[in-house]
Amino acid sequence: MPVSAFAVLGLLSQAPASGYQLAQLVDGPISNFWPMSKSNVYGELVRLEELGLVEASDVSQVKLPNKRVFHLTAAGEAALDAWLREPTFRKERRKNSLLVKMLFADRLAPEHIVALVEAARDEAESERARLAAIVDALAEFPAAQWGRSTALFGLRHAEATLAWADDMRHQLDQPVSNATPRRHDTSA
Amino acid sequence: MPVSAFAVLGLLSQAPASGYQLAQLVDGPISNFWPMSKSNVYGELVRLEELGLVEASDVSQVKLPNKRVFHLTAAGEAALDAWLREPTFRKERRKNSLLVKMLFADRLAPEHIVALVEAARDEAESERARLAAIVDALAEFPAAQWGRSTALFGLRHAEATLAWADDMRHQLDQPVSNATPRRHDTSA
DNA sequence: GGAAGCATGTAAGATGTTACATGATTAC
DNA sequence: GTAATCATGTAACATCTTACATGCTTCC
Repeated sequence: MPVSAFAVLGLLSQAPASGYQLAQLVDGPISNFWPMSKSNVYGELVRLEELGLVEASDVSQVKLPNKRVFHLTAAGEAALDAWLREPTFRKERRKNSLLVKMLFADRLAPEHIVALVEAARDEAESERARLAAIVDALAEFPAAQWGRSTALFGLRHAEATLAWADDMRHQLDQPVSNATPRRHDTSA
Repeated sequence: MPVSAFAVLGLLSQAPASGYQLAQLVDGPISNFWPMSKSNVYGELVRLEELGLVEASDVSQVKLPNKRVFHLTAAGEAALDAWLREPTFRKERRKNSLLVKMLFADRLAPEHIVALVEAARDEAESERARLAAIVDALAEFPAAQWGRSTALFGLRHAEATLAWADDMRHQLDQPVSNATPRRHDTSA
């Protein structure tokens, strides 16, 4: 089962919800580290229902369309908890196209490399500010401690990108000395 | 075009290569931030050839199977450079199942949360050591400066995960005071 | 004789996205 | 009247993965 399935289980464990409500919930805090589309949510619900991990109750509404409100079954709770307990996330290789660009940066004029680094810096800085505010605001709500910890993770990593951007600035300021020995100086 | 296509273009820009050779190259440094499978490589080569961004030369070999060695066309070089110059990588949302688990950590016994954090810490520490060695080793090779910068990025982020794990240790050491005021104290 | 390396791919499926389709009610 | 919200989905496509298939040569 994909992580997305467990993400849906996790959200439903906090409160029963319809597909529509879930589709809104996945745009909440969880979207910071596990983005999902609406179709994806509906798809996972079909899977989870077939597996007996969730069940739906039909809820009739007068002025609004009826809806199916999903809740975890005992099997669903067990599956969620079993997954949460596994400390296995190693295989998740992060993809980062900024670094692909950096790897081939010797094709670029210095000004373009600078632009790349500055764009990364700008984005990291606004992330840092956004997450610092969240971490700060949640500090006084003990019930939000785990949500806060995910924001803190993002904050630390935004800081890491800023630190790296500063490293790069220094490296770009004092361009590599061409006098350093190489094995073959074929080019130039 | 997916980033994978540009990754292949980038590798070919450094030296012409056969599909087989590329399939080995993608397991090199680039796999740290853009993992690709062998089939993926062959698939991208088909696409790039159809688009006229790469061309193949048939190379006959005596004791080994013949091969098709790919190289960039002028259009391929232009496409690669145009992509490298764009400072657009924002949309790339990082997925992180560790954080999904943390978000629902209130379902876990403290010992399991500790295990999760420690597993993340251990992995980050070995990443840190591995990347620090690379960053160090490449320092004396100016030609490797951009490859080094990608390792440095990884290093800074490994350090960030370690810093976060320490944050979490402190948080777990002194569990949240239940006395802090809440709006409704429905539970407990 | 068997494993490992060289070399090229196909086929099936998992995962996920965007856009499309429908239809009622409510707020402006 | 028109846009937004509630509500549920489908269809087509993009991306990528794993496993399978083939066949020759070299090394042990």
